[in-house]
Amino acid sequence: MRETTEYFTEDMDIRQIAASGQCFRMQERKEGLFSLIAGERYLEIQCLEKGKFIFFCSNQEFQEFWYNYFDFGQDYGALKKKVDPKDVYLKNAVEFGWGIRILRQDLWEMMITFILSQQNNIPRIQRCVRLLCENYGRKKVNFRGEEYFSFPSPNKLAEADLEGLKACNLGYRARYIQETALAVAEETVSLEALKKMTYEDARKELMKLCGIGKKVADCICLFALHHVEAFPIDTHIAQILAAHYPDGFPFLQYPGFAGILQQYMFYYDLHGKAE
DNA sequence: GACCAGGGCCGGC
DNA sequence: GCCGGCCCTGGT
Repeated sequence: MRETTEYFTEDMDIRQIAASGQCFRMQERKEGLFSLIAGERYLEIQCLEKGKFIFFCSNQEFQEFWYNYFDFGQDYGALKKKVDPKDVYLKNAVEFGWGIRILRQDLWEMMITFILSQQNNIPRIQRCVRLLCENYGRKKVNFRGEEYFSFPSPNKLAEADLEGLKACNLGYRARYIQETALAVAEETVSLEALKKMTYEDARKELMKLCGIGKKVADCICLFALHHVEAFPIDTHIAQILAAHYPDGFPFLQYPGFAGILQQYMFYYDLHGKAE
């Protein structure tokens, strides 16, 4: 009998998270059943009814890894209540994407993934990541006996030639991936050091790498290092700011967690087009 | 089929 | 600091 772990939270919708553009290896296998590959791990989650989830892993693995991965230590309900009720746009965005959480994903994986994300669309980003894993990751087998591929290590990508990377459909980003992989493999930039830095220091350090500018650095800070004050400004957010916050976003009202609100706004802009 | 934009950044000025 | 250019794909 396969081990499972039940968890209850009203502040999570896996479908929304999968479509939120923060992770690109989560998909719905069938109605309410999601699979996810993170680093070396494979997980499935079943949503039984609103708020009730079955994790297909042992209680130990849940406690040791997935609890933190899904940021269950954070009360998103309390956070959402802090939204200024007079801010109608933000209120609507949070209501629409109520089940979004900020996952605590692997640093290296997010560095590569968000280098790929630039000037790119979500279906193609997913394909790029999948091809990178299939070509350079390790082949593994999930509990169903199906094969899947782990995310490739820095050394593995540092050894890759440009041709091989371009075959993963990366386009001009292939060079960025190669140079960043080399810098990390040679420890010009240290992943472990990055994990200990403040937001400002980590952002600055990340931007030394080829293919990482302000926006990508902020995504890495937000989705891997969990510096939730990071507020990535991409084309969508720039348009939202211009339309709804001509005097600037009220960062002072949301000290230290504006990045979480950014994610609701981004998702609302992508999927909430009621016009 | 054309054309635009996509979770932007690099390199040359 | 300011552009032009960039691989390729989805959407219109």
